[in-house]
Amino acid sequence: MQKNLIDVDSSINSGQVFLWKKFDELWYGINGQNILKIDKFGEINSKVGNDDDFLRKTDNIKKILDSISKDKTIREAIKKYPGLRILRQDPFQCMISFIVSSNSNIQKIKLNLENISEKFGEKTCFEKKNFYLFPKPKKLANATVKEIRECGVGYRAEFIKECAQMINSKEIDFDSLRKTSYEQAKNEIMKISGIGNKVADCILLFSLEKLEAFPLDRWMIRILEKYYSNEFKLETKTITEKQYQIIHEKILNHFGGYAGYAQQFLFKMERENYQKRWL
DNA sequence: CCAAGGCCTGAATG
DNA sequence: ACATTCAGGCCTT
Repeated sequence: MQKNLIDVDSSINSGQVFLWKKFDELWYGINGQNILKIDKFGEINSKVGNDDDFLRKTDNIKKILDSISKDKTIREAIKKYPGLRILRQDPFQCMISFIVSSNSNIQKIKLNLENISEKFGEKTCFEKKNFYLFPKPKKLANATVKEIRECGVGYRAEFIKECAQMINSKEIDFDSLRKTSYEQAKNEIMKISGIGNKVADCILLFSLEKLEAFPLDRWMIRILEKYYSNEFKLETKTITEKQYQIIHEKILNHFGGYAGYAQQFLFKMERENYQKRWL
């Protein structure tokens, strides 16, 4: 069955990760303090000898896809990109990535994150190529806002520093966030300024094992209006906190506990329809 | 509880 | 050329 094969290209090019490059048919990427190399069959080599199941091969993908296949639109999206997967990212890198992403675009996010890695991350060699690891929390916690700002992140520099401090001090702890519920984890990370509803959901879905998270960005709102105008109608012009929660509840009722996977398929399909550039 | 405005920045639009 | 808008939001008023 084709359906169980992982489509590495599609998965990396779906707005989840930013520090990835392709050399000949191989993808190289930064994941926290690790470097990963993935071939087109989904075989991974890593610098530290462990990839933490980056491609989520242990997920029962057949069961998941089956469970979210609730309507024609999502079934079409899955059919189009059957090998698309959620990637299990390093939480700190993921957190900073999506703080940087707000009010921005993929090209710029990528540039900003590369700058951050080069400036604050450790230079390292993997398979005769040079990389910069993602900086550790402590490094960014101790950096000045000015230094961070020089990476081109603008007003987000203060958010980044504050976030790094909270992670470094263990005021917010990834291991406990992984164990606790979606709601509780979301409340916790939204204490960090720069992390609102959408950014929080990205972090939870991509790095903290909360597959019911369903990030609602401009694109997803457009998608819902276009394909799901009957079931998920917006009550207000702007997405307020309250509205966000109401929609998410409806989404969960519709797609179930793996709604985050559904989000990824819908997002990928629509972005490709509009031929948006990825990495 | 909702609406409006401001915010770094670079590319795209007029 | 130069001004304005916009891009995968968030925070404050």
